[in-house]
Formats: sequence, C-alpha cells, structure tokens
Amino acid sequence: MTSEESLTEPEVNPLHPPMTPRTSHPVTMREVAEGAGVSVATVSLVVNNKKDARIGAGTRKRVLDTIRELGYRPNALAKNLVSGSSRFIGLVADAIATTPFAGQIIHGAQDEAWKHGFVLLVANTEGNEPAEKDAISMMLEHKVRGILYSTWFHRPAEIPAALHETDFVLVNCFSPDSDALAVVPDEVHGGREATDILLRKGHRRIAFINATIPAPAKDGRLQGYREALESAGIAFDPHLVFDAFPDQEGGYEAVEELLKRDVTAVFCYNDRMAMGLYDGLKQQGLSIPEDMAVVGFDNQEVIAAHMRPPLSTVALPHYELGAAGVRLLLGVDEPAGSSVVKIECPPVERDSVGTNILTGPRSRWTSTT
Amino acid sequence: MTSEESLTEPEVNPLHPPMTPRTSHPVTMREVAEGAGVSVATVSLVVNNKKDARIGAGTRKRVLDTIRELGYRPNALAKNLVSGSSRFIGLVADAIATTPFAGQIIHGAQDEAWKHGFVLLVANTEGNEPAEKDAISMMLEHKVRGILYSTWFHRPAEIPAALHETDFVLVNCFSPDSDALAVVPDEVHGGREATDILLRKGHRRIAFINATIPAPAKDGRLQGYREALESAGIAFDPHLVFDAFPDQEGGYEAVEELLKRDVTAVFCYNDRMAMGLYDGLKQQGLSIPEDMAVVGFDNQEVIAAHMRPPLSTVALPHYELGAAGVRLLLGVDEPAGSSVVKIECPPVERDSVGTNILTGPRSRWTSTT
DNA sequence: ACAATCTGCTAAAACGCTTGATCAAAATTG
DNA sequence: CAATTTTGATCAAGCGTTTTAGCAGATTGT
Repeated sequence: MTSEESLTEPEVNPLHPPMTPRTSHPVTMREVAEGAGVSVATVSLVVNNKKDARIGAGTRKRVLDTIRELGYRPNALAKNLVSGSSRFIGLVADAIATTPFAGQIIHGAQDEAWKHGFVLLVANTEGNEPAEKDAISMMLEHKVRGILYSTWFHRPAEIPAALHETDFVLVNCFSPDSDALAVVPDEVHGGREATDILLRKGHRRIAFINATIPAPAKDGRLQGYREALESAGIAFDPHLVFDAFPDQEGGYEAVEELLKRDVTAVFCYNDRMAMGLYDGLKQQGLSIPEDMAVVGFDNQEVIAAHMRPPLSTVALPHYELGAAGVRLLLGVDEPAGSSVVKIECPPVERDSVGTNILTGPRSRWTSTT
Repeated sequence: MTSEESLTEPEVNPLHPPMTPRTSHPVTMREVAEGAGVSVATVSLVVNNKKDARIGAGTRKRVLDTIRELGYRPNALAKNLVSGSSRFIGLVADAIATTPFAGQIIHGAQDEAWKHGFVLLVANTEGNEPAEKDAISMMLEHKVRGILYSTWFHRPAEIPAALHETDFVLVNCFSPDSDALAVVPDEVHGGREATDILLRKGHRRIAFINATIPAPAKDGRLQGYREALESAGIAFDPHLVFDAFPDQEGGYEAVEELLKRDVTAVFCYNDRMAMGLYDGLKQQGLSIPEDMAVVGFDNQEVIAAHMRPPLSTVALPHYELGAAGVRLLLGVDEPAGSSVVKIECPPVERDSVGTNILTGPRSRWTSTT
C-alpha cells in the first residue's frame, strides 16, 4: 500500500454493501453520522425528531437518507441505558401452557403494554419456586418498569419477596395479607350474570352446582347466584345448591342429584362441568334447553361455543385482566377504593337456555355465535 | 464549601437504608465499589466471578457482603451494551390468544431459551401486517439474538422482509419459496400414528374424515393414513375417505355419511370434529367404542381428555415446536438434510378406541389419562 | 454599524458495565 | 539480596445513545 490513499475524492464513496448490511455487525449512529457528514448529536436529534432541536431541512434530509441507505436501527439497549429506565414490563405466569387462559392474559397485557410503548418479557414458572425466583431476578436485572405476577386460576397468592424490589401488580390473584395492587375477575358479578340469564328466560327454580374445591370463585359465584335470586324476588333454597367436582366427570355424575331437584334450569360452576352434564342429561333422554336450561362459567371457547346446543356461559375476562394489570402498573388506571380491582365477567348467551319459557319461542334473547 | 472535607474518617459509613433500598433508584456497581472500598473493576470481577481474575479472599468477601447489604442487582442493559449482544430471543406470534396452542409454543420456547440463558420477548400480531412490522422492528432494536416467527396453525407463510435483518426460524409454518429454517409438525407421521392406533385394535375398515379446507395437515394426514394402511397390507379404499368442515358441526353432520360406509372405526381430522361426531353417533344410539372406534387429532386437552369416553388422538407437538425452534435458532440443533425440521406427533391413547376387537376386553393398549 | 437575537450544529459528559493493559507490593527464586 | 515471578487490584477505554452547554455565523433591531 502506498501512502497516498487520499488521492480519491473525499466524497461519500459507495460505502457498505449498497443496501441491507445483513451480515455485518449492526449499523451504529456514528456510522450514520460519518456517512451524512454530521455529528452523532445531530443524528440523534433527527432520529428522535426532537421538537425544540433546530436542524436545517437539508441536513435532516441528508441524515434521513443515510439512515435508509445504511439500514440503521437505533439500539434500544443503549437508549435505555442512558435514560435509566427500560421499556420492559415483565410477566410472570405460573402456567402459560396448562391452560388456554394464560394466553389471553398475555395477549391483553401485551396489547396494552404495546400501546404505551412497552414490550413484554414473559417467563413461565410452572408454579415452581426457584424458577419463579430466577424469573423475577432476570426481570429486575433488565430493569423492567414493573412486573405482572399472574396465576392461571383466581386464587390467593403469596408475594415472592423479590417482587418488592419493583412495582408490581397481581393478576388473577390477590394477597390476603397485604394491600398489593391486584386485578381479579368479579366472581360475584359473574354469578349474578349467569343466574340472570336464566331468570330472564323466566326460570324460577334454578339449581346451582358449585365446585367441591374451595376458591374465591366458589364463594363468589354462589353469592352472585343468591343476589340474583333475591333481586328477582325469589327465595333462596339451599336444597337447590350442591357441589360436584368441577370437570366433565363431575358434571356427568351430578345429573342424578340434579334430577332429584325438580328444577327447570341449572347454573354450573364451569363449562367443563356443563359439558359433562350435557352428556348425562342426553343419556337420560332429556334435551337442552327444552327439558333443562344450562349455563356454564368461563366461556372456554373451544368447548362452549361448539357444544350442542352451544352453551350459554359467563366469560372470564382474561384479556381484560392482563390489560388492566398493565394499566394499573403504569398508573394509567387508579384503583378506586380497594387495592383489588375487580373486572366484570360478561355473559355470553347461546342456545343452551332456549327461548323464554313464558313468552314462547319468539324471545329476542336467543343468539348464536 | 471549605476545603477540608476529609476530616471525617474515611471508614465505611452506615450508608443507605440498611437493607433493600426499594424507593431509591437502583444500586449501581459504583456504589458497591465505594461501599466496599474497591474499584468498580474489582466488583465486576467478583460479580461475574471471572475464572482468571485474582481477587483476595478478603476483598471478595467484602464485596459480596456489600452487594448483599445494598441489594445490588447487575444492570443487564449495560451488560448487554458492552458485550454487543443481548440475551433476548423474540417470539412473534399471529395469535397468542385465539388458541390454546400458542401458549404451548411460547412455553416450549421460553423453557428452552431459559436453558441457554436467554429470555423471551413476545409480541402478538393478531395476523395484522403493521403490527407485525412494528413487533419485528422493536425486536431488532433490542438487538435480539434472533426471532421465532410462529403461526397458530401449520401453514405456508410469507417471510416479513425485516426478518432478514437477523437470524430467524419459522415455527409451525414454512416458506414455500425460500430455504428458511423452519420447524413444523410431521403431519404424515401423525396420520400414520392415528391410523395405527386403530389398526392395532384390529380394525380393518377405517374411515378418514378429512378437512374441507386445504392445508399441509390435510394432505399430510391423508398420506399418513394411506401409508399406515399400506404397511398393514390393507388396500386403500377412496370411498372411505371424505371431507367435512373441521369443527364440531362438521363432525356432527359427517355422521350420516360415515354410517353409509360400513366401517368399524374412524379417524377424524381433528378433535373438534370428533367431538361433534360423538354427538351424532350417540344420537343414533351408537356407542363408542363398541359400535365405532374414534380417534381425533390435535390432543386439545380441554376436550379430548374429558369426552365420554376420553378421546384417543394424536398430539400436535407445540411445546416441542417452540423448543426446537429455539435450538435451531441458537445453532444447538443442526437441521439434518432439509431446512424444514419435522417434529413427530405422538399418539395419545384413551378409551375411544376400546379394547382390541379381535382379542377381546383384556387388551393392554387401553389407557386413561 | 453594533449589539442582540436566532439558527444550525457540535463537543463532551454521562449511563452502568467489561476488559485488556498496568502497576505496586509480596513472594519466590538463584 | 537483586532479579524475577506471582498476586491483588486499579486504570481507562469503550459499548451506542441522549442531552446540556456552547459556539460560530446569519439575521434582525435601532
């Protein structure tokens, strides 16, 4: 190599593979600056087009062009470093996989986070302690804006100590002995909605098959059932309420008990139970909703919408839980009153409740999904 | 300020709120260094306990203690900045929520990523173009190690241009016109497994109700069905194969056609179809598996395991898809031969196929989940 | 015509961490 | 005991940004 390398014009040479420098290491702001013949500061100002920055039209264009030419992408890591705070929100779930529900929580959280310029960092712990600790550590190390700690079914939860090192919101669970922010489904309201569906059809004797296992849902839905009856001026008959294991088997087996009750309608603790109940009823030669109107709970799309007839139910607002969790975390929503925010469970009417038993088949309540 | 500020003893003063500095801004390495009376370099060496770094036992302990005292957490952002590469893996999904399946992909990916010290950045695009572009951009800006691009059902997919700016792997989809790395379920193998379940029970005339809509699954499963028959020395009878819409309704309505076929067993394109089929069969007074053995496909836990009787099916390996995707991305696995890796679909036997129709009720194949 | 103002841009210090080069002191050698 | 090696720890540069302060030249006001 001879010394006079600067013989060539110092004009912008056809630098880099003309477009998309895919193989090479990422293009930095400095390279853009050099390419455009300006300082990095200028590039930064253009990139973020700061309102009060005074940049000449020509320069701006030159920078923008160079950016396009080089395929520059800002480095979020560096950006976060200097700004001190990252745009991450952590989501710790105890069962991403076990259930379709978790997906909805993630979805809601991710949408809402995105809306505010944040991205989701997810970790699955499959309920195991050390994994959970690791997950939280990792998130803290990434300086997340905060953490959503979610469970796949509504329940009380212990708050992992590390969570206190950052902002956090419990999603689908709550802490009985602290006033941590939490978002949970409004079980009582849901129970009322479920019962109301049947009441609106004119049913007066409505059974409620509750779960055998203790849970906020168990108590809440029962209370909702009672409240709905009361509002309708119907006396609560304890005889119409009994327990079964909350799955298909349980529902199937509950049929015998149910038929002793002399009711025209039944509210099942969940959709799976209703699914089993369907089988049992059909086996008895009974038809739904003519012989027995049925509503479930959970709105498990895969089953509820496609049973024969499609099952009326009440939806668990998982999407909303995730979204509300993020809003609470970011302070977009303020918790009113209690630190536990309750989200309504919207009713979903399908054919399993038929038409109004009083006004006949022309009821306007029937809907198909 | 007078000049003699160093009057106070330079000994470690009781700095900071004794423990867990929750309110204040995060503790940095420099604060630890000051606290322990060493340089940041030393702290760094201790934190990462570098093998070849020579640190005195005393110093090490002092640093470690200070770290604990102050509640120091390394800043992953800064760490990544200097090292150039982040420990992120992006997961772009077209439908986190619509289906329970996506959850499994996330789960598998997250477990595997974690295993290699990576964390998952998830983004849901709900199939819409701009969201997808944004998601990918965001991931590129975070300098992810690579991106998993996943779809909720197995299908050909177009590769978003931006993906080429980093390493990526298609999950549950593939690019017909490029040799991009991809992981998909082995539909053919699955079809064979499904058919084999029935063959093992001694069935010879087996119907296959395929989907009406075109998909890799449609062709693959059919081919698997044919291969299985062939291996068993049974001639393929096109009359035994017909199409139905792949949901409960479709299955229900397919019963009529099915019963014209004079078969003892049926392989349904998916579980939902099988679910409808159950209803139809029962309504005809037929019982499963005595009058008709049934296998489905997908192993949708919510339904398959809890139908009456529990449905034999073939599982879509979503968890494995996610995990294999990550391995492929990180180069842990090398694709053998084709750039499209096929994952086996394991059979899941339940009671819907009953006992061997030839050897009677003592078959060892029956299993309950 | 000269100060005051405005315009367009740059220098340089952070941000929290890693790491190769150094360096002083202590331990080992011949 | 001087020369060498080892040990223990520090310096300082750098990762890719943002941002404050500031500087030169152009434009205005009087």
